[in-house]
Amino acid sequence: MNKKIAASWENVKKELLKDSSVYKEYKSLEPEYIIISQMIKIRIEQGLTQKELAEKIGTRQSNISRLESGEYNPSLEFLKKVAKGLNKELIVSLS
Amino acid sequence: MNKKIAASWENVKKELLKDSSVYKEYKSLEPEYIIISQMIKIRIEQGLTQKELAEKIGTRQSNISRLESGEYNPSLEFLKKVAKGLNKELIVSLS
DNA sequence: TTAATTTATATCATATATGATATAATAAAT
DNA sequence: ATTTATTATATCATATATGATATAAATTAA
Repeated sequence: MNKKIAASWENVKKELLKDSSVYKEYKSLEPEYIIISQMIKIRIEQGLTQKELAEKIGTRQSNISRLESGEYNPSLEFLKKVAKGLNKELIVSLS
Repeated sequence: MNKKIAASWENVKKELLKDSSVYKEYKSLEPEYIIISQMIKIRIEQGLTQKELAEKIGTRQSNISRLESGEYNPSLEFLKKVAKGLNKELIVSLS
């Protein structure tokens, strides 16, 4: 993943944690950041820690952190698993 | 990818080629099949061959075929590339 | 029917995603 | 301030995605 984008993504995540209402400002970002924003937001809303989410889908906390870091190119299957752990469905479409 | 699902997917693709109006019947399928349906549909609508699409995004015909086969777990980046080759944007979201 | 085009399948090499462990950094709680 | 909990980062092993080539199968054109 692009280092520069990932760097600015760090700020996005910070804001996300401070105040999740800033979320909508980032709608215009790349799809991977949008989906990750949503996932972080929903995880926090549901009061889940990375560790808890990880256990629900049979992986480890560090792997969730890696996903949420944005410096990553996840597969559809992995995103599906995480979505399921959040009791959501993954939607993928064009334009 | 699951072999059985992939097998029935073969039929979906057949129908898709015969009559793209059947497309909406498959909305209830898994996200990867939905996005692939869309991609095939749009590629055909735009009169592109797999080879042409492949060249637009710097890959090979066989790799496009593999993606369209459904027996595959593509990464977000790869889907983004293909979407771009179809002059579309990839949308990924939850529920 | 034959030739040409398009798509599917098999396979290999390489890059990278994923699972995992360990530990550092940060934040929260007491 | 000191634990305790949470998240981030580094790293390794392994599985798998991706690019590529070759070729078969299927479809279309002539």
